[in-house]
Amino acid sequence: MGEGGAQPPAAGGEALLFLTDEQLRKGIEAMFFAYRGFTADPDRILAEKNYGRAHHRALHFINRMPGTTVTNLLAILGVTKQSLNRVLRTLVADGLVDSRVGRSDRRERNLHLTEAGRALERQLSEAQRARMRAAYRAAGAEAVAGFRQVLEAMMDEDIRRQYLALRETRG
Amino acid sequence: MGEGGAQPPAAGGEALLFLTDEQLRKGIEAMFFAYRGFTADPDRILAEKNYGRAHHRALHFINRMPGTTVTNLLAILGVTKQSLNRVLRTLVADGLVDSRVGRSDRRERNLHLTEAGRALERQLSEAQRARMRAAYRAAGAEAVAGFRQVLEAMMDEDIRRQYLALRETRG
DNA sequence: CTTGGAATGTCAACAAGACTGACATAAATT
DNA sequence: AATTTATGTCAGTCTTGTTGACATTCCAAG
Repeated sequence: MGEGGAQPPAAGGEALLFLTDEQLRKGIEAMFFAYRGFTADPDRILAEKNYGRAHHRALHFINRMPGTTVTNLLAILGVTKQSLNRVLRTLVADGLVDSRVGRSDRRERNLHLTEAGRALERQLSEAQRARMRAAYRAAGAEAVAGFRQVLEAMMDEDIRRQYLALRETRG
Repeated sequence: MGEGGAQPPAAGGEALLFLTDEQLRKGIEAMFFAYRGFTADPDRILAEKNYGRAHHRALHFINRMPGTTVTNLLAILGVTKQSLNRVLRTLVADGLVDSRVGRSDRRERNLHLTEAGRALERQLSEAQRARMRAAYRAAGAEAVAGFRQVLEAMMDEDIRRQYLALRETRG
């Protein structure tokens, strides 16, 4: 904290953007605490079923991109294949994910959720969306737009590209 | 995905708040990807020094609340005291944190950063603030306000209280 | 004063989930 | 035929979370 500039600049071009270290620190803390809330509800459901967040993430993105390959999932999740493989192995063994040899390239595995997989994904997602919905409603439409803008600006370049590509897949 | 309502409602009271499942899912993904960016810079610094995120969190909040006790830190970080203790032990051993027996209640330990601790905290914080600053600048002042509103609404009740209490400590 | 309970902090052992490195297999490409 | 790519697996390590057991300190009731 407290490198320099404790006083806000005299409201320049970008309309009242006071970026004191304190403002930034509060943003950091808000992000930390909010992320806890963000994961709390799915975490409870996952714990009952002896899964973890890693399983949730896999289910989410397989649902979002049906037929995706392991390599692609790896890039999006940003973990090692060993780590992802451990998760996928259990999901396939438990009948939540279907891993089919690729048609055009038989080295690839195309991943799909089974009916049971979709059911769990829906349960997890609904819990998380319920909180997000409540937060959005409480904050209002303009706040939501700002929320999304800041989050996008906070992503790494290559990740933002992935995110925007995903946005276009649907709605 | 896709429980119900694919179509936005006809713009009711809260001014154009379209809460389709798809909108919510995008918010969820934005949160996931942005959090990665949020932690990426400090993570790199920590890795060099053989520390982890848990150390960063401890340094952050000890800096923020000098003289705080272990129990208080526990409540804020939301981990078990054993888990926190492991982290504190290494920070104290490495001379980054000073743990003094409480004056009024000698069961308590009052935690402070040493000069070295402040230096590392500053380094980590500056990396994280730099990204936050860039994101804030890119998104603009109104977006920042919305960002904070949504994050606050996403926190658990008791955590939000802690967060707001922290806000008042400074600026 | 003493004793018992509550609060606080520490140590030990374990699990999840990340990592690296080495290696195997199969399929596609050159 | 040789090389590259995609996937999966085994083994070992690290961080960070967990529980359980335990020591110390404080405070209040007897």
